[in-house]
Amino acid sequence: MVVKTVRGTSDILPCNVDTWQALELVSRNLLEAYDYKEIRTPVFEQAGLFQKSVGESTDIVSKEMYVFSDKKGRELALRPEGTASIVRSFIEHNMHTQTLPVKLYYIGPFFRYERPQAGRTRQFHQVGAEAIGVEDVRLDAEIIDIAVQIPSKMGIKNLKVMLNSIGCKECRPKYIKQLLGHLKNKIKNLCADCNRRYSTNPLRILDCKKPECIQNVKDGPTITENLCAKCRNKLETVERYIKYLDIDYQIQPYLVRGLDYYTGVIFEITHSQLGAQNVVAAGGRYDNLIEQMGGRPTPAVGFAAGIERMIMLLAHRNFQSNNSVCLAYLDFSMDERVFKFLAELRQNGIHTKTTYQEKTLKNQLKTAAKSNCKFSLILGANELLKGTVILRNMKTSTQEEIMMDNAVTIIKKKFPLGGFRGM
RNA sequence: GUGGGUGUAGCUCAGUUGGCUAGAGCGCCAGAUUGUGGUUCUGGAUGUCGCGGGUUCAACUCCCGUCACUCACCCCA
Repeated sequence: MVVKTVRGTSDILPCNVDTWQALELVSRNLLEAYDYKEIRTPVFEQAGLFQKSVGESTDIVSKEMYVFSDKKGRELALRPEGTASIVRSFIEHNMHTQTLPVKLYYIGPFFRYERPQAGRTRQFHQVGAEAIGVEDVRLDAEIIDIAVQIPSKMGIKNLKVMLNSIGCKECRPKYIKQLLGHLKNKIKNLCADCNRRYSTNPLRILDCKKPECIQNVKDGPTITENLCAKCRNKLETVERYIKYLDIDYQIQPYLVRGLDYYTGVIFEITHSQLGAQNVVAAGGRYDNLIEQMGGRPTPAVGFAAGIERMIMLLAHRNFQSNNSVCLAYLDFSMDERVFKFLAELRQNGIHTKTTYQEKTLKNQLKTAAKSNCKFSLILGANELLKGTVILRNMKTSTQEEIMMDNAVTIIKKKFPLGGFRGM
Protein backbone atom coordinates (compact mmCIF):
# COMPACT_ATOMS: atom_id res chain seq x y z
CA MET A 1 0.00 0.00 0.00
CA VAL A 2 1.20 3.47 -0.82
CA VAL A 3 1.68 5.87 2.05
CA LYS A 4 -1.22 8.18 2.71
CA THR A 5 -1.85 11.11 5.00
CA VAL A 6 -2.35 10.16 8.62
CA ARG A 7 -5.94 9.84 9.77
CA GLY A 8 -7.51 13.20 10.50
CA THR A 9 -4.91 15.13 8.53
CA SER A 10 -5.03 16.35 4.98
CA ASP A 11 -3.01 18.14 2.38
CA ILE A 12 -4.04 21.66 1.57
CA LEU A 13 -3.67 21.36 -2.18
CA PRO A 14 -2.69 24.15 -4.57
CA CYS A 15 -6.26 24.32 -5.85
CA ASN A 16 -7.46 25.33 -2.38
CA VAL A 17 -4.51 27.28 -1.14
CA ASP A 18 -5.75 30.59 -2.54
CA THR A 19 -8.61 30.59 -0.08
CA TRP A 20 -6.21 29.89 2.78
CA GLN A 21 -3.91 32.66 1.73
CA ALA A 22 -6.78 35.10 1.35
CA LEU A 23 -8.05 34.23 4.81
CA GLU A 24 -4.59 34.57 6.32
CA LEU A 25 -4.08 37.91 4.62
CA VAL A 26 -7.41 39.27 5.77
CA SER A 27 -6.76 38.06 9.31
CA ARG A 28 -3.29 39.57 9.49
CA ASN A 29 -4.38 42.91 8.07
CA LEU A 30 -7.27 43.13 10.45
CA LEU A 31 -5.36 42.06 13.55
CA GLU A 32 -2.55 44.43 12.81
CA ALA A 33 -5.01 47.26 12.29
CA TYR A 34 -6.27 46.50 15.81
CA ASP A 35 -2.66 46.75 16.98
CA TYR A 36 -1.95 43.07 17.54
CA LYS A 37 1.51 41.68 16.73
CA GLU A 38 2.11 38.17 15.51
CA ILE A 39 3.81 35.70 17.80
CA ARG A 40 5.07 32.30 16.69
CA THR A 41 5.53 29.76 19.43
CA PRO A 42 6.71 26.15 19.00
CA VAL A 43 4.16 23.53 17.96
CA PHE A 44 5.32 21.31 20.80
CA GLU A 45 5.79 22.20 24.41
CA GLN A 46 6.25 20.46 27.73
CA ALA A 47 3.12 18.41 28.27
CA GLY A 48 2.76 19.92 31.72
CA LEU A 49 2.01 23.33 30.26
CA PHE A 50 -1.32 22.17 28.93
CA GLN A 51 -2.13 20.04 31.92
CA LYS A 52 -1.77 23.06 34.15
CA SER A 53 -3.54 25.60 31.93
CA VAL A 54 -6.20 23.82 29.91
CA GLY A 55 -6.98 21.59 32.85
CA GLU A 56 -6.39 17.96 33.74
CA SER A 57 -10.12 17.32 33.86
CA THR A 58 -10.79 18.36 30.28
CA ASP A 59 -10.95 15.78 27.51
CA ILE A 60 -8.45 17.81 25.56
CA VAL A 61 -5.75 17.05 28.06
CA SER A 62 -6.87 13.72 29.46
CA LYS A 63 -7.69 11.95 26.21
CA GLU A 64 -6.93 14.02 23.14
CA MET A 65 -3.39 15.26 23.50
CA TYR A 66 -0.55 13.93 21.39
CA VAL A 67 2.00 13.25 24.12
CA PHE A 68 5.41 11.74 23.47
CA SER A 69 8.83 11.50 25.04
CA ASP A 70 11.93 12.76 23.34
CA LYS A 71 15.26 10.93 23.53
CA LYS A 72 16.09 12.48 26.87
CA GLY A 73 12.80 11.28 28.27
CA ARG A 74 11.20 14.72 28.39
CA GLU A 75 7.43 14.55 28.25
CA LEU A 76 6.29 16.72 25.37
CA ALA A 77 2.99 17.40 23.69
CA LEU A 78 1.83 18.78 20.37
CA ARG A 79 -0.10 21.90 21.25
CA PRO A 80 -3.86 21.31 21.42
CA GLU A 81 -4.68 25.02 21.62
CA GLY A 82 -2.98 28.40 21.52
CA THR A 83 -3.54 30.34 24.70
CA ALA A 84 -1.34 28.22 26.95
CA SER A 85 1.77 28.77 24.85
CA ILE A 86 1.19 32.48 24.69
CA VAL A 87 0.77 32.73 28.41
CA ARG A 88 3.97 30.72 28.84
CA SER A 89 5.77 33.06 26.48
CA PHE A 90 4.37 36.14 28.19
CA ILE A 91 5.72 34.96 31.52
CA GLU A 92 9.00 33.57 30.14
CA HIS A 93 9.90 36.81 28.39
CA ASN A 94 8.72 39.13 31.15
CA MET A 95 6.27 40.81 28.87
CA HIS A 96 4.58 42.42 31.85
CA THR A 97 7.40 44.96 31.71
CA GLN A 98 6.22 46.10 28.29
CA THR A 99 3.56 48.69 27.73
CA LEU A 100 0.28 47.04 28.61
CA PRO A 101 -1.85 45.63 27.19
CA VAL A 102 0.39 43.28 25.25
CA LYS A 103 -1.60 42.33 22.19
CA LEU A 104 -0.59 39.18 20.34
CA TYR A 105 -2.00 37.04 17.55
CA TYR A 106 -1.15 33.70 16.03
CA ILE A 107 -2.02 31.60 13.01
CA GLY A 108 -1.01 27.98 12.90
CA PRO A 109 -1.68 24.27 13.33
CA PHE A 110 -2.97 22.54 16.44
CA PHE A 111 -3.39 18.88 17.23
CA ARG A 112 -5.99 16.85 19.02
CA TYR A 113 -6.48 13.10 18.89
CA GLU A 114 -10.20 13.07 18.21
CA ARG A 115 -12.50 11.11 15.96
CA PRO A 116 -12.61 13.09 12.71
CA GLN A 117 -15.94 14.59 11.76
CA ALA A 118 -17.32 17.46 9.71
CA GLY A 119 -15.33 20.50 10.82
CA ARG A 120 -13.03 18.47 13.03
CA THR A 121 -9.67 16.98 12.16
CA ARG A 122 -6.65 15.86 14.15
CA GLN A 123 -4.49 18.58 12.75
CA PHE A 124 -6.43 21.79 12.42
CA HIS A 125 -5.62 25.47 12.19
CA GLN A 126 -6.65 28.43 14.22
CA VAL A 127 -6.20 32.13 14.09
CA GLY A 128 -6.41 33.70 17.49
CA ALA A 129 -5.52 36.76 19.52
CA GLU A 130 -4.86 37.62 23.13
CA ALA A 131 -4.90 41.00 24.89
CA ILE A 132 -2.96 40.66 28.11
CA GLY A 133 -2.38 42.94 31.07
CA VAL A 134 -5.29 45.37 31.20
CA GLU A 135 -8.66 44.59 32.64
CA ASP A 136 -11.01 46.62 30.53
CA VAL A 137 -14.27 45.46 29.03
CA ARG A 138 -13.46 47.39 25.88
CA LEU A 139 -10.86 44.73 25.22
CA ASP A 140 -13.53 42.06 25.58
CA ALA A 141 -15.64 43.95 23.08
CA GLU A 142 -12.67 44.41 20.78
CA ILE A 143 -11.87 40.69 20.83
CA ILE A 144 -15.47 39.87 19.98
CA ASP A 145 -15.39 42.48 17.24
CA ILE A 146 -12.29 40.95 15.65
CA ALA A 147 -13.69 37.44 15.92
CA VAL A 148 -16.74 38.64 14.01
CA GLN A 149 -14.80 40.75 11.54
CA ILE A 150 -12.46 38.03 10.28
CA PRO A 151 -15.19 35.77 8.87
CA SER A 152 -17.30 38.78 7.89
CA LYS A 153 -14.50 40.39 5.90
CA MET A 154 -14.16 37.10 4.03
CA GLY A 155 -17.80 37.37 3.05
CA ILE A 156 -19.24 34.85 5.50
CA LYS A 157 -22.77 35.88 6.42
CA ASN A 158 -25.38 34.75 8.93
CA LEU A 159 -23.00 34.41 11.83
CA LYS A 160 -24.63 33.96 15.19
CA VAL A 161 -22.92 35.62 18.12
CA MET A 162 -23.72 34.26 21.55
CA LEU A 163 -22.65 35.89 24.75
CA ASN A 164 -22.64 34.97 28.40
CA SER A 165 -20.61 35.31 31.55
CA ILE A 166 -19.54 32.37 33.68
CA GLY A 167 -18.71 34.61 36.60
CA CYS A 168 -15.61 35.09 38.67
CA LYS A 169 -13.94 33.32 41.59
CA GLU A 170 -16.65 34.73 43.83
CA CYS A 171 -19.91 34.12 42.08
CA ARG A 172 -19.24 31.01 40.03
CA PRO A 173 -18.72 28.60 42.94
CA LYS A 174 -21.85 29.98 44.57
CA TYR A 175 -23.82 29.40 41.43
CA ILE A 176 -22.50 25.90 40.94
CA LYS A 177 -23.66 25.04 44.44
CA GLN A 178 -27.07 26.40 43.57
CA LEU A 179 -27.20 24.42 40.34
CA LEU A 180 -26.17 21.19 42.03
CA GLY A 181 -28.85 21.79 44.62
CA HIS A 182 -31.44 22.24 41.94
CA LEU A 183 -30.44 19.07 40.13
CA LYS A 184 -29.91 16.95 43.19
CA ASN A 185 -33.29 15.25 43.07
CA LYS A 186 -33.34 15.08 39.31
CA ILE A 187 -30.10 13.27 38.71
CA LYS A 188 -31.83 10.12 37.62
CA ASN A 189 -33.66 12.06 34.92
CA LEU A 190 -30.43 13.31 33.38
CA CYS A 191 -28.55 11.49 30.66
CA ALA A 192 -25.59 9.28 31.43
CA ASP A 193 -23.12 11.94 30.35
CA CYS A 194 -24.69 14.54 32.60
CA ASN A 195 -24.60 12.15 35.52
CA ARG A 196 -20.87 12.09 35.04
CA ARG A 197 -20.75 15.86 34.56
CA TYR A 198 -22.64 16.35 37.79
CA SER A 199 -19.48 15.49 39.65
CA THR A 200 -16.77 16.42 37.14
CA ASN A 201 -17.97 19.60 35.41
CA PRO A 202 -21.48 20.67 36.44
CA LEU A 203 -21.57 23.79 34.25
CA ARG A 204 -21.40 21.54 31.21
CA ILE A 205 -24.83 20.15 32.05
CA LEU A 206 -26.19 23.52 30.94
CA ASP A 207 -25.27 23.02 27.31
CA CYS A 208 -26.23 19.36 27.00
CA LYS A 209 -28.31 18.73 23.89
CA LYS A 210 -30.40 15.90 25.27
CA PRO A 211 -34.07 16.85 25.67
CA GLU A 212 -34.34 15.26 29.11
CA CYS A 213 -31.46 17.39 30.38
CA ILE A 214 -32.68 20.59 28.74
CA GLN A 215 -36.03 19.95 30.39
CA ASN A 216 -34.47 19.65 33.85
CA VAL A 217 -32.13 22.58 33.47
CA LYS A 218 -34.82 24.86 32.11
CA ASP A 219 -36.61 25.56 35.36
CA GLY A 220 -33.39 25.88 37.33
CA PRO A 221 -31.23 28.93 38.02
CA THR A 222 -29.00 30.32 35.26
CA ILE A 223 -25.54 31.66 35.84
CA THR A 224 -26.49 34.81 33.99
CA GLU A 225 -29.07 35.85 36.55
CA ASN A 226 -26.84 34.86 39.47
CA LEU A 227 -23.73 36.87 38.65
CA CYS A 228 -22.27 39.14 41.29
CA ALA A 229 -22.77 42.87 40.75
CA LYS A 230 -19.30 43.28 39.27
CA CYS A 231 -19.66 40.46 36.75
CA ARG A 232 -23.16 41.54 35.80
CA ASN A 233 -21.95 45.06 35.19
CA LYS A 234 -19.10 43.84 33.01
CA LEU A 235 -21.37 41.71 30.90
CA GLU A 236 -23.76 44.61 30.41
CA THR A 237 -20.95 46.95 29.48
CA VAL A 238 -19.60 44.54 26.89
CA GLU A 239 -23.10 44.31 25.48
CA ARG A 240 -23.31 48.06 25.25
CA TYR A 241 -20.05 48.32 23.38
CA ILE A 242 -20.73 45.61 20.85
CA LYS A 243 -24.14 47.07 20.26
CA TYR A 244 -22.44 50.31 19.29
CA LEU A 245 -20.40 48.30 16.81
CA ASP A 246 -23.63 46.97 15.30
CA ILE A 247 -22.81 43.42 16.20
CA ASP A 248 -25.95 41.36 16.28
CA TYR A 249 -25.74 39.10 19.33
CA GLN A 250 -27.83 37.29 21.87
CA ILE A 251 -27.35 36.40 25.49
CA GLN A 252 -27.24 32.64 25.84
CA PRO A 253 -27.61 31.75 29.52
CA TYR A 254 -26.60 28.14 28.91
CA LEU A 255 -23.40 28.99 27.08
CA VAL A 256 -20.34 27.70 28.96
CA ARG A 257 -16.79 26.96 27.88
CA GLY A 258 -14.85 23.76 27.95
CA LEU A 259 -11.46 24.93 29.04
CA ASP A 260 -10.83 25.40 32.74
CA TYR A 261 -9.17 28.77 32.53
CA TYR A 262 -12.12 30.87 31.39
CA THR A 263 -13.62 33.48 33.68
CA GLY A 264 -16.15 36.23 33.19
CA VAL A 265 -17.45 37.17 29.78
CA ILE A 266 -17.32 34.39 27.19
CA PHE A 267 -18.68 34.13 23.68
CA GLU A 268 -19.19 31.80 20.77
CA ILE A 269 -19.77 32.56 17.12
CA THR A 270 -21.56 29.82 15.23
CA HIS A 271 -22.81 29.16 11.72
CA SER A 272 -25.73 26.91 10.89
CA GLN A 273 -24.22 25.50 7.71
CA LEU A 274 -21.38 23.79 9.52
CA GLY A 275 -23.04 20.69 10.93
CA ALA A 276 -22.56 19.52 14.48
CA GLN A 277 -19.25 21.31 14.95
CA ASN A 278 -20.78 24.68 14.30
CA VAL A 279 -18.46 26.99 16.24
CA VAL A 280 -16.52 29.31 13.97
CA ALA A 281 -14.83 31.23 16.74
CA ALA A 282 -14.97 31.41 20.50
CA GLY A 283 -13.21 33.00 23.39
CA GLY A 284 -13.45 34.92 26.56
CA ARG A 285 -11.66 36.23 29.56
CA TYR A 286 -9.11 34.28 31.60
CA ASP A 287 -8.08 36.57 34.42
CA ASN A 288 -6.57 33.93 36.69
CA LEU A 289 -4.53 31.90 34.24
CA ILE A 290 -1.31 33.87 34.22
CA GLU A 291 -1.02 33.90 37.98
CA GLN A 292 -1.91 30.23 38.05
CA MET A 293 0.90 29.54 35.59
CA GLY A 294 3.46 31.27 37.79
CA GLY A 295 3.26 34.84 36.58
CA ARG A 296 2.03 37.77 38.57
CA PRO A 297 -1.74 38.36 38.64
CA THR A 298 -2.57 39.56 35.13
CA PRO A 299 -5.95 39.87 33.46
CA ALA A 300 -6.34 38.72 29.87
CA VAL A 301 -8.90 38.10 27.18
CA GLY A 302 -8.68 36.28 23.86
CA PHE A 303 -10.33 34.24 21.14
CA ALA A 304 -9.56 31.58 18.57
CA ALA A 305 -11.24 30.91 15.25
CA GLY A 306 -11.21 27.63 13.35
CA ILE A 307 -9.65 28.17 9.94
CA GLU A 308 -10.90 24.92 8.37
CA ARG A 309 -14.41 25.81 9.48
CA MET A 310 -14.24 29.20 7.81
CA ILE A 311 -12.77 27.55 4.71
CA MET A 312 -15.77 25.20 4.66
CA LEU A 313 -18.06 28.21 4.55
CA LEU A 314 -16.03 29.67 1.70
CA ALA A 315 -15.93 26.49 -0.37
CA HIS A 316 -18.16 27.91 -3.10
CA ARG A 317 -16.06 31.04 -3.48
CA ASN A 318 -13.12 31.49 -5.80
CA PHE A 319 -10.11 33.34 -4.47
CA GLN A 320 -7.83 32.39 -7.33
CA SER A 321 -5.75 35.25 -8.57
CA ASN A 322 -5.62 35.70 -12.32
CA ASN A 323 -2.79 38.08 -12.59
CA SER A 324 -0.58 35.89 -14.69
CA VAL A 325 0.62 35.78 -18.28
CA CYS A 326 1.67 32.80 -20.35
CA LEU A 327 4.65 32.83 -22.67
CA ALA A 328 4.08 30.76 -25.80
CA TYR A 329 7.05 30.29 -28.08
CA LEU A 330 7.45 28.38 -31.31
CA ASP A 331 9.46 27.57 -34.36
CA PHE A 332 12.51 26.84 -32.24
CA SER A 333 13.27 25.25 -28.93
CA MET A 334 13.40 27.79 -26.14
CA ASP A 335 16.67 29.51 -26.97
CA GLU A 336 18.69 31.77 -24.73
CA ARG A 337 16.94 34.95 -25.77
CA VAL A 338 13.53 33.53 -24.94
CA PHE A 339 14.80 32.14 -21.67
CA LYS A 340 16.26 35.50 -20.74
CA PHE A 341 13.03 37.29 -21.67
CA LEU A 342 11.14 34.87 -19.43
CA ALA A 343 13.51 35.56 -16.54
CA GLU A 344 13.20 39.29 -17.07
CA LEU A 345 9.41 39.16 -16.79
CA ARG A 346 9.66 37.16 -13.61
CA GLN A 347 12.35 39.30 -12.07
CA ASN A 348 9.98 42.19 -12.53
CA GLY A 349 7.30 40.43 -10.56
CA ILE A 350 5.17 39.34 -13.48
CA HIS A 351 3.66 35.95 -12.77
CA THR A 352 4.69 34.10 -15.93
CA LYS A 353 3.78 30.61 -16.99
CA THR A 354 5.27 28.66 -19.86
CA THR A 355 5.21 25.06 -21.05
CA TYR A 356 8.90 24.20 -21.40
CA GLN A 357 7.76 21.84 -24.10
CA GLU A 358 7.82 22.10 -27.85
CA LYS A 359 4.14 22.14 -28.40
CA THR A 360 1.98 23.75 -31.04
CA LEU A 361 0.84 27.30 -30.54
CA LYS A 362 -2.69 26.02 -30.30
CA ASN A 363 -1.72 23.78 -27.50
CA GLN A 364 0.13 26.47 -25.64
CA LEU A 365 -2.80 28.86 -25.88
CA LYS A 366 -5.00 26.12 -24.56
CA THR A 367 -2.71 25.78 -21.57
CA ALA A 368 -2.85 29.53 -21.06
CA ALA A 369 -6.64 29.57 -21.16
CA LYS A 370 -6.94 26.62 -18.81
CA SER A 371 -4.70 28.16 -16.22
CA ASN A 372 -6.69 31.34 -16.33
CA CYS A 373 -3.94 33.60 -17.66
CA LYS A 374 -5.01 37.12 -18.50
CA PHE A 375 -2.56 37.51 -21.36
CA SER A 376 -0.50 35.31 -23.60
CA LEU A 377 2.82 36.43 -24.96
CA ILE A 378 3.49 34.89 -28.34
CA LEU A 379 7.07 34.76 -29.44
CA GLY A 380 7.99 33.19 -32.78
CA ALA A 381 10.88 33.51 -35.17
CA ASN A 382 9.28 36.51 -36.89
CA GLU A 383 8.92 38.42 -33.65
CA LEU A 384 12.31 37.49 -32.38
CA LEU A 385 13.91 38.87 -35.54
CA LYS A 386 12.16 42.20 -35.04
CA GLY A 387 12.66 42.20 -31.27
CA THR A 388 8.92 42.21 -30.72
CA VAL A 389 6.39 39.99 -29.01
CA ILE A 390 2.64 39.57 -29.46
CA LEU A 391 0.56 40.43 -26.41
CA ARG A 392 -2.76 38.67 -26.62
CA ASN A 393 -5.65 39.44 -24.28
CA MET A 394 -7.21 36.07 -23.53
CA LYS A 395 -10.56 37.48 -22.58
CA THR A 396 -11.18 39.75 -25.53
CA SER A 397 -9.11 37.72 -28.00
CA THR A 398 -7.45 40.88 -29.24
CA GLN A 399 -3.74 41.25 -29.62
CA GLU A 400 -1.04 43.80 -30.30
CA GLU A 401 2.60 43.58 -31.22
CA ILE A 402 4.90 45.31 -28.76
CA MET A 403 8.66 45.71 -28.39
CA MET A 404 10.22 43.10 -26.14
CA ASP A 405 12.12 45.84 -24.37
CA ASN A 406 8.87 47.55 -23.38
CA ALA A 407 7.03 44.39 -22.47
CA VAL A 408 7.57 44.64 -18.72
CA THR A 409 6.27 48.19 -18.41
CA ILE A 410 3.35 47.58 -20.73
CA ILE A 411 2.27 44.39 -18.97
CA LYS A 412 2.61 45.96 -15.56
CA LYS A 413 0.28 48.73 -16.61
CA LYS A 414 -2.30 46.14 -17.66
CA PHE A 415 -2.54 44.77 -14.15
CA PRO A 416 -4.11 46.75 -11.41
CA LEU A 417 -2.60 46.10 -8.00
CA GLY A 418 -2.16 42.38 -7.52
CA GLY A 419 -4.51 40.80 -5.05
CA PHE A 420 -7.28 38.34 -4.64
CA ARG A 421 -10.37 38.22 -6.70
CA GLY A 422 -13.64 38.64 -4.90
CA MET A 423 -12.28 40.75 -2.09
C1' G B 1 -13.73 5.77 23.08
C1' U B 2 -19.27 4.57 21.07
C1' G B 3 -22.86 4.13 16.99
C1' G B 4 -24.79 4.63 11.64
C1' G B 5 -23.44 5.04 6.35
C1' U B 6 -19.76 4.36 2.47
C1' G B 7 -15.21 2.34 -0.17
C1' U B 8 -15.59 0.34 -8.54
C1' A B 9 -10.94 4.74 -13.71
C1' G B 10 -7.98 11.58 -11.92
C1' C B 11 -13.44 13.23 -10.36
C1' U B 12 -18.98 11.97 -9.84
C1' C B 13 -21.16 7.51 -10.03
C1' A B 14 -23.76 2.75 -12.68
C1' G B 15 -22.95 -2.49 -12.31
C1' U B 16 -29.55 -6.50 -12.39
C1' U B 17 -31.45 -12.72 -7.84
C1' G B 18 -23.11 -14.31 -7.62
C1' G B 19 -21.78 -16.02 -14.29
C1' C B 20 -18.47 -14.09 -20.36
C1' U B 21 -12.55 -9.61 -22.19
C1' A B 22 -15.90 -4.23 -15.57
C1' G B 23 -19.21 0.55 -17.83
C1' A B 24 -21.10 5.99 -18.38
C1' G B 25 -20.49 11.26 -17.86
C1' C B 26 -16.82 14.82 -16.81
C1' G B 27 -11.64 15.45 -17.05
C1' C B 28 -7.02 14.05 -19.58
C1' C B 29 -4.11 13.10 -24.31
C1' A B 30 -4.10 13.26 -29.76
C1' G B 31 -6.20 14.74 -34.46
C1' A B 32 -9.97 17.96 -37.85
C1' U B 33 -3.45 20.54 -43.60
C1' U B 34 0.57 25.27 -43.20
C1' G B 35 1.89 30.17 -36.21
C1' U B 36 -3.77 31.60 -32.42
C1' G B 37 -7.33 29.08 -26.81
C1' G B 38 -12.18 28.46 -24.07
C1' U B 39 -17.65 25.70 -28.65
C1' U B 40 -18.23 21.29 -31.91
C1' C B 41 -16.71 16.55 -34.18
C1' U B 42 -13.46 12.10 -34.31
C1' G B 43 -10.11 8.87 -32.01
C1' G B 44 -7.22 7.24 -27.59
C1' A B 45 -5.18 6.01 -22.64
C1' U B 46 -6.40 4.69 -17.57
C1' G B 47 -8.80 0.38 -13.01
C1' U B 48 -4.38 -5.08 -8.00
C1' C B 49 -13.64 -3.14 -8.06
C1' G B 50 -9.89 -0.21 -0.28
C1' C B 51 -6.85 -4.43 1.88
C1' G B 52 -6.70 -9.65 3.87
C1' G B 53 -9.17 -14.11 4.47
C1' G B 54 -13.54 -17.43 3.74
C1' U B 55 -17.90 -19.77 1.03
C1' U B 56 -18.49 -21.33 -4.30
C1' C B 57 -17.33 -24.63 -10.44
C1' A B 58 -17.50 -19.10 -10.44
C1' A B 59 -17.38 -13.21 -6.24
C1' C B 60 -17.28 -6.08 -7.80
C1' U B 61 -21.61 -8.74 -6.17
C1' C B 62 -22.47 -13.33 -0.21
C1' C B 63 -19.79 -13.94 4.96
C1' C B 64 -15.79 -12.51 8.51
C1' G B 65 -11.84 -9.37 9.72
C1' U B 66 -9.11 -4.97 8.85
C1' C B 67 -8.00 -0.04 7.18
C1' A B 68 -9.77 4.46 5.42
C1' C B 69 -13.50 8.04 4.40
C1' U B 70 -18.06 10.09 6.16
C1' C B 71 -21.97 11.61 9.64
C1' A B 72 -23.49 11.75 14.69
C1' C B 73 -22.36 11.03 20.15
C1' C B 74 -18.44 12.49 23.51
C1' C B 75 -15.45 16.85 23.43
C1' C B 76 -14.27 21.34 21.30
C1' A B 77 -12.06 26.19 17.34
